[in-house]
Amino acid sequence: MSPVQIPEARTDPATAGPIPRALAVDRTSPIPLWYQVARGLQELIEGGTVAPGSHLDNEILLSRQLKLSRPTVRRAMEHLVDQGLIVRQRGVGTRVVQQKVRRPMALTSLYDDLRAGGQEPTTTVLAHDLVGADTAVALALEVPVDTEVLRIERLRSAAGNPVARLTNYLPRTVEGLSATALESGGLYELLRAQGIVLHAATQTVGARRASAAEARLLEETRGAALLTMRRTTFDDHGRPVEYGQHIYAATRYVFQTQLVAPF
Amino acid sequence: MSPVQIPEARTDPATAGPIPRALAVDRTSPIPLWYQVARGLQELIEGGTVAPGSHLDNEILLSRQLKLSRPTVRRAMEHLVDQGLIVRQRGVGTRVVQQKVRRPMALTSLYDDLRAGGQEPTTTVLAHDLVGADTAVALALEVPVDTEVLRIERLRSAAGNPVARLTNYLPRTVEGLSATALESGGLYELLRAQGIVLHAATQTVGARRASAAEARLLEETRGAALLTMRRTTFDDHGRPVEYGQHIYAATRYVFQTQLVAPF
DNA sequence: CAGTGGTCTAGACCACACC
DNA sequence: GTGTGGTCTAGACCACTGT
Repeated sequence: MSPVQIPEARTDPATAGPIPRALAVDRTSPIPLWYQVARGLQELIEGGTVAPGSHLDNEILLSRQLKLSRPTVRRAMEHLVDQGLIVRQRGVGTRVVQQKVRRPMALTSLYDDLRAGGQEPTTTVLAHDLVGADTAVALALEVPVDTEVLRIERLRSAAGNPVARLTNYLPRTVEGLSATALESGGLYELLRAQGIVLHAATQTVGARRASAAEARLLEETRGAALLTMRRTTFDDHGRPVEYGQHIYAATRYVFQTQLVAPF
Repeated sequence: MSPVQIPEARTDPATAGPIPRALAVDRTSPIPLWYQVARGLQELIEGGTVAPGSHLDNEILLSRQLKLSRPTVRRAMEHLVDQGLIVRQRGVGTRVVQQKVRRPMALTSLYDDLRAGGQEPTTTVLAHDLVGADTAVALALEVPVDTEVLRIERLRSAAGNPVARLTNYLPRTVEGLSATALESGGLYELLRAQGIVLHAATQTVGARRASAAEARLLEETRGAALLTMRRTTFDDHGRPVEYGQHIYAATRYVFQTQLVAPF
C-alpha cells in the first residue's frame, strides 16, 4: 500500500539477482549509462550467464539494483530488442531469445568480414589514381560529370586465394588513403580514422559471369558466376563519401545479413 | 532569468512556424503520440513542404507548439534519424537530409519488391506438399531431422518473364497457405494475415551457374549466372517461421538494400 | 487480481557549435 | 554567451497477461 520501499527485505537488492554483479556502471565515464547497461546485459547473454529462454529481471527491479532510473534501464533494453537479443511482452516479461549466428554486418567492410571470420585478409593495390567521373560515379558522388575523383582498385585475398576485386571512387578531398595504408587495412577503417562518420549506405547486389580477365584475376574458370555489388556510402551529414563497384568470386564468398523488422 | 514562460510574445506559438499546422495529434487515438508526430514530420518532408537541407524547428519549440513534452517530440525525431530522413548535430540543429531512393527493404518479400516497382507479379505454385526435413531445413526450423514440414515451391514472374524460383519450408502448424492463396499474394502477406509478426531474419546471398533444368525454368541460357538466397525468418518470439532457398535470374533481378549504421 | 512492459510528463544538467 | 541536441531522473497512468 505505502509507496515507501520495503526496508531491505532479506537480501540487499543490489546484490540479489544473478544479474547485477557484472553490471556496475561507471558514472564518470562519457559513455552513456544506458549503453553501459546494454553492453553489460549483452555480455551476460552472449557469455551464457543468462540462458536463452530465461526471463530477465523486470525494469523496475533492475533500475533499483543498478540505482538508475527506469527510462535509462528501459533504453538499454530497447537497444537489445533492436539487436534481436531479447523479446519483451507486456504482462509477461523479458526473455532471452534463442541465439543465432548474429553478425550485424550492416556497415562493415569485406576486410572486417574476413578478419572476423578468422581469415587474415591481404590487399594488393592494382590502381590508385585520379580519373574523370563517368555518369554512374558522378551521380553517386553528387558531382558534375568529368570531375576528377580518386579511383582505387584493389585485389582482396584471404588464405592466399583471391576473393574480390574492389573498385572505389572517392572525392579528391579525402586524405590519408595512400597505397601503403590501403594495403595494411580496410578502406572504411581508414575513413573512420580521418574522422569521417559512416552513417548509411545503399547497395545493389547482383550476379553475372566473369570475363576472361576477371576469371584470371580471381583464379576462377572462364565464365564462372560472380557476385557483383555497387555501394554508395554516406556520412552522418547525408553526403556521399564513397562509391564502389565490386566483384566477388562466388565460390569463395557470400553476403550474410541480419535483418530486423522496421518499426 | 525567470523560469516562468514569456506570456505569448507576439504570435500564438501553436500557429507560429510553418510546421505545426499539419501536425495536430489525436490524443484519443491508440497510436502513440510520438509516432503520430514522426509520421506528420515525414509527410511534410516527403511532400516537399520542408525542403532538403533546411532546418527543422528545435525540440523545445516544437514541443511547445504541439503541446507535448520534449521527450515525446524527441522520440519522434530519433525515429526519423533512424529512417535516415533527418540529421541532428548538437549545437547546430536538425536538418532535412538530401533525399535518396529510400527503400526500407529490410523485411519485405520479392512480391512486395516487384509490386512496389510497378511490375505486377504473378505466381505459379510448382509444389505444395509435406516432406521430411533434411539437415539444412531441420537446423533452420529447429526441428529434428525427418520431421514432416510443409514445402512450397513457386515460380515468380513479372511482366510475363520468370524471375525466381522460390522454395520455402514451414512448420506444419502454419495454416492459411493453400495453393490458391499463394498464387494471389506473397507468402509474408499470408503469414502476417495469420497474426504472425515477422521480426527478424538471417539471409545469405551468393551466386552460381544455372543447371539445365533451372535455366529452362527461368528462360535463361545454359550456365547463366544465378543469384541465390537462403533466408530464415523469425517471429517476435524468436522462433523460426520459415526457411527458404531461392534462385533468381540475375539478368532480371538484383537485391537492393538500404543500410544504416548500427554503432 | 498483481505484475509486466508501453507511454508520457516536466523538469534538470551537460557537451558542443557558433557568434 | 546563447542555443542546440544528448542524457538522465522520478514520478504517473495505461494496456495487456497471467492467476
